[in-house]
Amino acid sequence: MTYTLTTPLYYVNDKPHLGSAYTTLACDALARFQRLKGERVLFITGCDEHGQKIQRTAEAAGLSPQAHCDGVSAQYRELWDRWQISNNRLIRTTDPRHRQIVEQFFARVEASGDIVEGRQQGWYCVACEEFKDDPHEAQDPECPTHRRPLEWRDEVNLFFRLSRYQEQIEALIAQPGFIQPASRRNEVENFVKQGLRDFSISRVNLPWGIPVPGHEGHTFYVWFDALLGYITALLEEGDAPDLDQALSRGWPASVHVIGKDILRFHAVYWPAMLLSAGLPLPAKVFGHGFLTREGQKMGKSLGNVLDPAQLLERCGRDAVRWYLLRDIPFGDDGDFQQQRFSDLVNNDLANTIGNMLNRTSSMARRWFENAVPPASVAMGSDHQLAQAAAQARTVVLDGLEQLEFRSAAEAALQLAIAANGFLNEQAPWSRMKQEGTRDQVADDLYAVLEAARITALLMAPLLPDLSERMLLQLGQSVPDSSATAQPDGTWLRQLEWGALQSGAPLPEPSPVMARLELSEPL
RNA sequence: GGCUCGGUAGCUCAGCUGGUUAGAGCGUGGGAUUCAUAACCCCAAGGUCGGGAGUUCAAGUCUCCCCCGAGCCA
Repeated sequence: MTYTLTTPLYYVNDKPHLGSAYTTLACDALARFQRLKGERVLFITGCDEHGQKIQRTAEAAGLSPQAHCDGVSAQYRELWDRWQISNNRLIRTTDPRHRQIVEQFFARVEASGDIVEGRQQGWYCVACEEFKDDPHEAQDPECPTHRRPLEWRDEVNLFFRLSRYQEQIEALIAQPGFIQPASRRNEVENFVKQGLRDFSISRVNLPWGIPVPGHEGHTFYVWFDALLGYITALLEEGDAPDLDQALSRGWPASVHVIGKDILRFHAVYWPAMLLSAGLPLPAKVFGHGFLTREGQKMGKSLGNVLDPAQLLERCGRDAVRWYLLRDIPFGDDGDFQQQRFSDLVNNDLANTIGNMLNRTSSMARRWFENAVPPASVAMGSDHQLAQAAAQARTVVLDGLEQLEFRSAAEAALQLAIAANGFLNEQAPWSRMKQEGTRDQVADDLYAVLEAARITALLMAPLLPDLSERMLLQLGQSVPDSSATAQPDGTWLRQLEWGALQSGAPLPEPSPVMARLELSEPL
C-alpha cells in the first residue's frame, strides 16, 4: 500500500508565492513522517499549465504559452530544490504523457454516458477560469474575488453530468474523515445540498489546452485536465502513458492537501469524475487556511508580498518551517508576524533546544572523557525524562498523523523544556564540586542527552536539517526522511528510550541553531 | 439577503457534554544561577470571557436580540 499525497498542481500564471510554499512545506513534513514510519510514499507536486489565463499572460509577455510555462515551472522546480522538498514527482500538465492519460480518462467518462453537449451562456472570469452565476448588474459585471471585468460567453460546450452523482457525493462528504478540517465540511455540504449542476468541461476557440478527442474545436477545461495531473504524476519514468499503469503505481491518494479556495473542485467535482470513470476515490481532502501578513492580505497592490525564495535566503529552512508549522494551526488562517517569527525561532530553536544540547554536551565532554556518560537509573523507563519522552512521542506521532503540525511541534519542544528544567533541578555543575556524586551526574547528563536525541528524532519530519545537526552533535546516525525506501520502522525503534550508547564519543559542540537577527523588515 | 465560523490577558490562541480562585506560549517586570548560544530555571502583574436580556442553585460554556470580523452561497 502506497501512501500517496499531493499538493495542488500550482497554476503557472505567476511566480511561486508563499502560499504555495506553505502547502508544499506541510506536505513535505507529512511525507517525511510517513517515510520515517516505514510507509512507501509517493509525494506529488507539480504545475498546472493550461487555460486561457496562461495563454493571455504569455501573450502579454510576448512569449509562446509553452515558453512561458517552461519558465515559470522551472522557478517552481528550483524553489522546491532550494527548500529541499522531498517530492517524488513534479508533474507538468504539458507533459506529453498527460495528454494521453486525459484522453483515456475522458473515454471512460464518455463511455459512462456522462458527457453531453450543451450551451453555456454566462459571465466568465478568466482569472478564476469559472462561469459566475448571474451577477446582479447586467452592465459591466466584475468578478467579486478578482475585481476584474467578467466576459460574456455564449458557446456550445461539452458538459459533465455531475447531477447524476448527487447522492454519491452527498454520501461521500458525509464520511467523517473525508473533508478536513471538519469545519470546512459545512460549506461543501451546503453547496451540494442546493443540487449539483452539470458543468462544462470544454472550451471552444482556446488553443492552449488539450484537444478533446472526437470533438473538433474543443479543448478541455483547465480544471478537468489539471485534476487528472494527479494520476499522470503516478507514472514512473519509463512507464507507458497508460491509465491503468498509472493507477497501479499508487492510486487512490491518501490525501490531497489544498488551499481552502479549491476545496469544491477536490471534494465534489473530482470525486464525481472518478466515479464516472469507475476509479477509486481519494481518502481525504485537507483544505488548509491562508496566510496574511501583519494582519493584511498579501498582494501586489499592497506591495507586502513575502517572497518565499527571499525568505529562505535570509532566514533559512529551519526557521521558516518551524514558524509556519509550529505557530499556525494547519487548517486555520494564519498571520505572518515578523516579530513573532523571530521570537519563536530564537526561543524555541536556538535557546530552548539548541542551548539544551550545547550545555549538556559540553558538560558531558568535560567530565566524562568526551563521551556519553555511563547510565544506570537513567536507563529506566520510569525516569522522569523517559516518561516525558514517551509522552512527547505519542503526541508527535498522533499529531503528524492528523496533519496537526502545531501540536506535534509543541510536543517535541515540550520535551526539550522538560530536559532543561530537569537539568536546572539537578544542577550537575554544583554536584561536580562535591565528592561522590559522579555517578549521579553521569546519570543525569545521560538522561538529558537522551532526551535531546529523542527531541531531534521527533523533529526530523518537521525540521530535517536541524534534526540532522543535532544528531550529528550527539554522534548519532541520521535517518533519511527523503529516501523512498526506508527500512521498516527503524525510526520508531530509535525513538525508544535508552538507545543512546554510553561511551559513544561526543563531537565538539557548536551551536546547532543560530539566532535570527532581523534588523530590517523582510 | 440566506447559511457557516469566529469575537477570552498587550499579541497568538486553549477552554469537551454548564460547576471550586478563567489557562498556555510570546511580550513585560522581578528573582535565582553560571554548565550553556546575554542562553536555561523560578515567580509576578495583566482579562467586566464583544454588548444586552433570559434559562439555571450555578454560564466564557445553553436560548434570544444586537454590534464587529471572516468565509460560502445567492
